[in-house]
Amino acid sequence: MTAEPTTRLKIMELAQDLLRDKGYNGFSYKHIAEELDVKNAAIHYHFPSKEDLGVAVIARERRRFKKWIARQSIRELDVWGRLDWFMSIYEHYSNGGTRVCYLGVLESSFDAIPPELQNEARALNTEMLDWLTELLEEGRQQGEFQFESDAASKAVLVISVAQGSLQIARVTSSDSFFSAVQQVKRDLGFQS
Amino acid sequence: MTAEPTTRLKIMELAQDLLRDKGYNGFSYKHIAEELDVKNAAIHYHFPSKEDLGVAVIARERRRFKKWIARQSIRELDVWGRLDWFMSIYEHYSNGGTRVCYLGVLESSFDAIPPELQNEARALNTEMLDWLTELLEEGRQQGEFQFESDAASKAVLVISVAQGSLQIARVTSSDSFFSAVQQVKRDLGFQS
DNA sequence: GTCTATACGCTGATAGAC
DNA sequence: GTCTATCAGCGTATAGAC
Repeated sequence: MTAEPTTRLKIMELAQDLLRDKGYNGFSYKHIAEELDVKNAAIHYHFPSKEDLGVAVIARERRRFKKWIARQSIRELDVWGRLDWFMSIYEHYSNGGTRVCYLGVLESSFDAIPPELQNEARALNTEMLDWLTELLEEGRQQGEFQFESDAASKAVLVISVAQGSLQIARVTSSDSFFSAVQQVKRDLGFQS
Repeated sequence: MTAEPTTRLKIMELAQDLLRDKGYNGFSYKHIAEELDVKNAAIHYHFPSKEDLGVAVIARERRRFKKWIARQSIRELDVWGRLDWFMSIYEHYSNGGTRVCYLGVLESSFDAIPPELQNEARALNTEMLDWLTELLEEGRQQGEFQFESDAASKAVLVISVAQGSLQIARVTSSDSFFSAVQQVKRDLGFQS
């Protein structure tokens, strides 16, 4: 676990942004090279193939998510606090309405991304869904959340809303994301 | 309004499928040419640029939507029936869990699609949102739908759920879409 | 309306010098 | 770790014959 060199990090950072703005097939090594003022070949040194780069970006996000949910400061929050934290991930993704979440992007062009990237997307999706399912179940047992369906279905619903409203916000430049989050919370029984 | 020649139609049909499977930047004229066993140039005859093709596909979908909502058989449905009809559009999009909806696809790579296609996507989004907003408002006034937010926000929520759950269904190969639709209906006050 | 032929920049990618 | 040089193939697109 040595400190990663700056160029490698910069590439990943930019690739992450480009992925959310343009989709996997919407950006190229040339875009990255020009923006970072390095040569095409330098990127290939760090990430031999574009698939490697894509996988690295999503795999890092998976590691981050795992680290976050293991953190004491998250675990000690009550169920509403954890729900808010989860939604804040999407809010952070959104970048003020200009960006959407990775999963929606990758899922939307699923048949046009490399196999390993498909696997990463699937894995991140599953991990987020599983965590949220557990949270919803716990909240219901505590009497904090009210819903009728099974927790897994509710988790899909909540993530769908976050993902979808972010996408809609992008073209309508409205605050649809925040309004959607509020509605989800109210639906779960939040008293404002 | 003459009958469109078959090749032109076939191209649009295939482009529509490819768009939903792979995204706008995930397919090429070559894909279409090989699949339809015509030459690259033949496609350029019908659609001089790829942007033209993309716009044609979405513009047709806009026309269809307009025609549908103007149809007597739709207009005479009660509000629940119209909601079901609206959701069935997404169900039809889904193609049994393998496909997602245009709007999510285009929104997810919004910065990497041509300007005119951005405009079409925005327009279709607005038209669907407006129609659904009116429906929700009407249903509430009739006492059929129960919700607290303004109808426009609720419309965003409903479309977000449809769009998002279709995307999730694609990678989890679950029936998340149907479960999501059920939850939305229950949320609006549907008694099963 | 469809074809052949062709243009030409961009794409992801490699070899080898520094 | 980054560079120059170079690659083959793909991308969209056009001109002109049939």
